[in-house]
Amino acid sequence: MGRHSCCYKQKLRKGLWSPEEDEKLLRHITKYGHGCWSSVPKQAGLQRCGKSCRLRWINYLRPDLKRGTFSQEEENLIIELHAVLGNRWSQIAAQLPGRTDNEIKNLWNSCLKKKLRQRGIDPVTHKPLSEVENGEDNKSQHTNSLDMASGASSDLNLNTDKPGAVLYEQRLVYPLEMEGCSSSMTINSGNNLMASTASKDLFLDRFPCTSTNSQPCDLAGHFPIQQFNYASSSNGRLSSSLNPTPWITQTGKAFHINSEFPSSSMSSLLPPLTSSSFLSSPVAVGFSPSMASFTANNNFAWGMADCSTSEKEEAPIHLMESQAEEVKWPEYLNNPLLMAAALQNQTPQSGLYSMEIKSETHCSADNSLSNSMWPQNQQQQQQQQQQQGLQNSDMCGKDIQRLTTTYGHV
DNA sequence: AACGTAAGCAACCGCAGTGTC
DNA sequence: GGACACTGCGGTTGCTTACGT
Repeated sequence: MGRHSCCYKQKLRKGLWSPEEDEKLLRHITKYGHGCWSSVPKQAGLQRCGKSCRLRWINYLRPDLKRGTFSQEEENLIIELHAVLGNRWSQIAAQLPGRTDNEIKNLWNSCLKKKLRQRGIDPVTHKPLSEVENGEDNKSQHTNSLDMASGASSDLNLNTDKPGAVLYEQRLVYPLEMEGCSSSMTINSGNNLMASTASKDLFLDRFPCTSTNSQPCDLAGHFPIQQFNYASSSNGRLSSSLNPTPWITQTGKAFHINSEFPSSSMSSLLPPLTSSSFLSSPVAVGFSPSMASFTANNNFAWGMADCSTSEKEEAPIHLMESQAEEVKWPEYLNNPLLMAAALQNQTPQSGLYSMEIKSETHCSADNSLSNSMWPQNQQQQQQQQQQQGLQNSDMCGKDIQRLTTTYGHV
């Protein structure tokens, strides 16, 4: 590993972070937010470059991270998302609350690729290895035909309103390990995304076609969960303007979790939208409970330290009137053990993802929630900071900014 | 016990996108 | 419009640990 040029010039530290450095960074960001990363190390008293601080925070210190081994459902989801998104780890990570792109990338490279190969699936193309080995000619031929069908565009096109524009093709059914699962999302080489009819409804709801002229909210009342638009990036990267944003139905329409796409499939770790748990405000979608708690909980101030008042006011935290019956914030806030247990075992059915955010006061009232999810030393630090009266810092995270950008005023 | 290898993890590098001046 | 700084992302590398011989 080389050294950053900036690190070299300033003789900054590199390599593993010491607990003391972690504490400094954590304390600084907790108190002031990160603001401009380049200024963080100086302000925090660290001999690191801002880039290194950012990485450390994102991949390790962020309190909403879910540490530990990946569940089978998470692994399956990663495989499916990888089939759709390729090596867009940040996009994949966006669908797995509490997981970092780095973590997922490591898992993929060290574990999942091997697993797929063992199952006879090429981890790059997600096609059967035998087919990959045999069919280079077929592949190019096939791709060409798809390009023609899709108007020679690599855009994701699932618009059923346009006859002939939809590409559905059964290419590969993942041998998912969960019982009863027959997920049938299919992927072809290249950037053409297809979904089999079995998962079509789900997929259309999950990933409403951006087509060529997508709007942030379509006429059917969907919000974007993910705007796929491969054509927008010539080098295969997604433009940052296409940050993952959740699609939910504006009217409370549930995602189609059809019988052929059960819990272990792609939907498994995404927010379930049942009529009882659905939030008319998009704010809760895309937030894990922990994230939501920290976002609403003023104990932490990561994010833009200089969030303006107007941004705060415009942040679409329009808290829902009571609709979710299954889970109530106060129940979890008042019972950190319950919350911790729920987080450990969270499933779509748990309703946690769509847990309503009743009010900011609810979320800030109880510190035990966040404490329950922290390593011991971090809990202690946090308690100390709380004792020092560290409260009510700005909590305009970028998620909120993103939501604001996407939806404007709600 | 010593050594070699594989696996997993954490961090760095380089590039691209974006915003600001 | 160009230069620069900042940020985010994906690829890659190096270290540590576990495991096998």
